[in-house]
Amino acid sequence: MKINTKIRYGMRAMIDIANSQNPEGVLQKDIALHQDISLKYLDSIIAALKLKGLIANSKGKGSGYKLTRDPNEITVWDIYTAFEPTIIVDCIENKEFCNRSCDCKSRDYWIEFKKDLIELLSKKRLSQIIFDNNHTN
Amino acid sequence: MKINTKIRYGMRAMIDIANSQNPEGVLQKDIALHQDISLKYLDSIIAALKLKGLIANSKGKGSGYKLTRDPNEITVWDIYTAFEPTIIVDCIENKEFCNRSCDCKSRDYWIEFKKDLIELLSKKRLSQIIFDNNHTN
DNA sequence: AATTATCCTACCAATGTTATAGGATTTATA
DNA sequence: TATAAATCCTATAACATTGGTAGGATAATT
Repeated sequence: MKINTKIRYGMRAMIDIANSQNPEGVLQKDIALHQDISLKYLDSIIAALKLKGLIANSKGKGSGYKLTRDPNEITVWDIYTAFEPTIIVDCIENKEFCNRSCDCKSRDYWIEFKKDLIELLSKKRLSQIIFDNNHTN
Repeated sequence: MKINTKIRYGMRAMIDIANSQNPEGVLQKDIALHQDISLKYLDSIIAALKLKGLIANSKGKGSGYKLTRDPNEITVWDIYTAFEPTIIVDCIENKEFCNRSCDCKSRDYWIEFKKDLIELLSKKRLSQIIFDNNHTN
C-alpha cells in the first residue's frame, strides 16, 4: 500500500487553497511556487480536484482557485477519490476475478478492511488538518 | 492504495495452513492445489512468510508447513509485513525527502493516518478471519 | 492584439507487479 | 544408498503504474 505523489500533492494543493486569505482565490502558478511542485505536473493535480468538484475557478487571466465547500465539509476521502476512485483489492473489485469468491474468508476480510479504511479516510476533514497545530504545543 | 497479489495469496496460504487438521502440517504443493496458485509463484509467498517466522517446516520429503504460533496471536499486520515492511508514504519515510517536512500539515496528517492504518491491521487476528462465518447467518 | 493562465494531449524513463523457468539442495524411505 | 519428494534459490520477462516532461490550444483579461 502506498500513498502516491498525486494524492499527497493534491492534499497540499487543497490545504494551500483553504489557507488563502485572498478572496480572489489562489493561482495555480502560486500553488506551484508555494508547494515547490512543477507547474506542468500540478496541471494534472488541479484538473483532478476540479473534475471532482472540490475546487473551482473562472477561466483565463487572473482566475484564482477557491474551494467549492467549507473545509469542514471536505474529507480526506473526497480528496483521495479525486485521484483514485477506490481502494483496490482486485479480488473484491470484480466478482469473476476469482472463482472461489463465494466462499473465501480472505475476501470477506478484505471487504471489511476496505470498508473500515474508507471510514477512516472519511472521518477526517480538511478543516481539522489545517487547524491542528502539532508543533507549537 | 492497493492490496497486491502477494499479500492476498499470503493471507490465503496462512488460512489454509491454520485450517489444516493434519498434525504433520500442509505441503506447499497442497496449498498450491487448494488455492489454485502456481507452485512456483507460491514459492516466493511461502518464503516470505517463513522468513517472517510465521510458519515453519522441516526440510526434504514429507515436510509440511505449520503455524509457529496460535492463530489468535497472528495479526493481519504480521502477514502484511511479511511482504511489505511498512505502509509507504514517501514524505514520511525519509525526513530529507521534502524540505518543508518540519512544518507540513499534510505530512502531519499522513503520519497520523499511517498509525491508524497499522492499528486497524493489527487489531484483526487470523483466528477471527477463520472463524467468522458471514455466509451462513 | 497581447498577455496571462489554464486546458489538453502525447510521450517517456524508471520502477513495481505478477509471474515463469531451471536447476540446486535437502531429507525420508524403499 | 539410490531415488524420489519437496523445498530452496536465482534469473528473466511481460506488463502496468508512477512520476513526471513537452508543446501547443484555448479562454479571458487588459
